[in-house]
Amino acid sequence: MKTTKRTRLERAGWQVGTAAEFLGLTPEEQLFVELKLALAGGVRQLRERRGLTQGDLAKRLGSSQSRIAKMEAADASVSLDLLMRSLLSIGATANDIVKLIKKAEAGRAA
Amino acid sequence: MKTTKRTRLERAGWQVGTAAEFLGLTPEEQLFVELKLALAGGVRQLRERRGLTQGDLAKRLGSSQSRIAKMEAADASVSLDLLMRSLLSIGATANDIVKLIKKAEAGRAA
DNA sequence: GCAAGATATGTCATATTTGACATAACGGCG
DNA sequence: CGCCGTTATGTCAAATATGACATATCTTGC
Repeated sequence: MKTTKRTRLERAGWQVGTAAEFLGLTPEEQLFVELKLALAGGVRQLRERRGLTQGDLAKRLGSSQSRIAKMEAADASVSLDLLMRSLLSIGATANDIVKLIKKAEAGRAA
Repeated sequence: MKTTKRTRLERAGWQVGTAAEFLGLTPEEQLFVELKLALAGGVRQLRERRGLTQGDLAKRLGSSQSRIAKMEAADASVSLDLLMRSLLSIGATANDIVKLIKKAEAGRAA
């Protein structure tokens, strides 16, 4: 997207390029990215809500604090598998996950 | 679960141990397994509905027919990432995925 | 300001996942 | 039956994700 158009849209109150910053991503790729972002956010939210530190969660998962940090930062090096296993080990329900997916859907670039 | 109880339940019309055959899996692990199974089923269903062969889908994904076969068989060697990217590349919507998650939830062992 | 606990960032050897390939087993149809 | 398109299974080198570790950067209370 050109800067001028973005600026104009933002002036008009739009949120543009909500994270995906799409550089030639197909719609499916965008949704995939948004999904990972949403799940990452969900991990952080649920973890904090449970009063757990990254270290605590790492121990539960047999992982390490640094990996949890990367996960919550939606680092490219973390898989959906780890995100999902994290969510479940924190106690996320199927419904929690559904909510995150809907958030991802809503968050994909217009 | 003891065999006697299982038999009794099955006589009564219940489906017992729907796939997870839990050998000491925690509830979270069960749900994770069911999730992969449900997504695998979703891939097959949507692919067939679109009239695509495994080879066709493989080409779209830059993967191979054998990997698609393994994915649909929910082979242990396939990741959630690949399952999800497959679903999206077939054209699954967020809602389709939500449905699969709910199926996984319903399918987890009692 | 400075500890102390928590989180972030970077690197790396190891483990897992991957596509590719070969080949087998299906299925339908002539 | 034999053929052909499709799917299943096994193997493997290359690609990617992983936990561990070191260390830097936040936070928060004192």
